[in-house]
Amino acid sequence: MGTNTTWHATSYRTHTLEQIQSEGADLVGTEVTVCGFMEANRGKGKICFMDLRDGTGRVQIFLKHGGVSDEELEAAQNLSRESTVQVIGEVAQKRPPKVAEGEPIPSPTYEVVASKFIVIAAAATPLPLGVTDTVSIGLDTRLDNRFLDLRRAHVNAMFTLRSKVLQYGRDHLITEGFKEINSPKIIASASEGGTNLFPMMYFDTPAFLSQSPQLYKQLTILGGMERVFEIGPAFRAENHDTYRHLNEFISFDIEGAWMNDDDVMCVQERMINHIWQCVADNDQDQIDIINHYRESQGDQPITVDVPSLPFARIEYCDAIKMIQESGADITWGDDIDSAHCDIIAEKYPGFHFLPRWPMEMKPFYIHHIPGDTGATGEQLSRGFDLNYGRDEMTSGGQREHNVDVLEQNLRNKDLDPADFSFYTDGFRYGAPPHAGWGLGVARLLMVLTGARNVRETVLFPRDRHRVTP
RNA sequence: GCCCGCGUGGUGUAGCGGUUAUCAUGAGGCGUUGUCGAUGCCUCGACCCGGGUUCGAUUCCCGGCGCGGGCGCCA
Repeated sequence: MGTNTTWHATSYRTHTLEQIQSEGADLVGTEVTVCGFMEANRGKGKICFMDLRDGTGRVQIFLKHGGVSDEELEAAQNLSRESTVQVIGEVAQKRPPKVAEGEPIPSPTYEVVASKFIVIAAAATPLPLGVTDTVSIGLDTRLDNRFLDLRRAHVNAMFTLRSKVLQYGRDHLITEGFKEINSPKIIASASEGGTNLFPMMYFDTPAFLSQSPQLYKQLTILGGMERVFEIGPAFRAENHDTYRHLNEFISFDIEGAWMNDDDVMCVQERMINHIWQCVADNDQDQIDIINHYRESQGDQPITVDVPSLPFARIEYCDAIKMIQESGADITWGDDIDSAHCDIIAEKYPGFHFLPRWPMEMKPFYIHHIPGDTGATGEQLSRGFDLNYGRDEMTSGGQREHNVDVLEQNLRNKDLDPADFSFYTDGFRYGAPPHAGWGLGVARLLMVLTGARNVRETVLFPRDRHRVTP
């Protein structure tokens, strides 16, 4: 956990379990009160050992005949796994475990010798999934019982890392002058067209759940906010059913004035570089926990390789050429699908940008420079993607700030400018050139942690088949 | 939505036209033990649903439901 965290005593405990270990040498002989989940208990008769776990660490509790009442000892010995308990006792140095001949003697650890033992809430048996069991568990079973799944060390580490990634990303953007905003999630009309929206009733008015903060973050730039970011939900009523799609996801968005697509690509690579560097510097303990689990499953360990700057940039025209040269069937104007991404990723492992997509393929709000054309003479845009392997992380670009062009772009997409007046009106009174991007947080976490399904990196994922828990 | 595969104790699996349905983990009991992947002995617990073929279906066929993988689309 964070090195700067101050764990104040609470009504239920004087110390966290991590404190018992890290401050153990000074605490020996001191009476403490600790709480936690009972991970395992050993021993019958006159003694009982208990592995206690809280959100910070683990400590062994030692109960013995005479040290606690007979009733307390029996309760401890008969307690079911994952029950919550409160223990009052003295910190003591643990007797070292037996080690094989020639093995190094481990550094001292600490335990609590109980004088009082209280069961707070007993766990029912059997558990729907074993928190410490080595058997693998199906994703569906895990998600149905996420409250228990989260108690597993590597799952907990995953979401600890997720919190860190958001924190480091946020910290970095603030150093570059970005301000955090919140845009509405209940909207009257589609923000981009294209994807399907979830309809809802807003009192007596039909409305939708927002698919993107796009138009609203642009309005804040028109409002002189200079640089903004938002970390918030986006909703898409698409029938996709893959390892990387959800119908509700957290989008990490930025928008900045007086910037073009190249400028915000630089912001993005600096931010990702910062996140990776911070994780490498501060959170190797969480990576180790994940690797410990991966090892038990026969998976290769993950390493936090800080990506160097700048990331590769492969313009759309060059990407098409590269794919064609590899023998795949693609023509200028086609989308670059997953199999094509594999071809690019072979030459560019790691993060890489794909800038300068055909204007035809990009949304109406993307900027283009007239006459900036591609291999076939078609108009290029200032839109880009960021990919890693076969997965798209980001979509972004410079935005159109000329209201006449913007309205023409709408008409070109068979959209009626009148439907977007709440947005286009913002461009009639002076508009700075601006650019931005949206990053899929769960997908970024997949790259960092080696997860093969976004559902691993989302607490309570929402897909076509799941709205609970 | 399309293509492919799979549904066996609480969890994860093996297997088969007639079995006492395998193993691990777990749960319950007794014993031993400053244990720490505790340990020894005993016990408990399962073939997704509906229809069909068959003397007999958990096994084969059809349908449903659920899950996993791939694709499209996207972040």
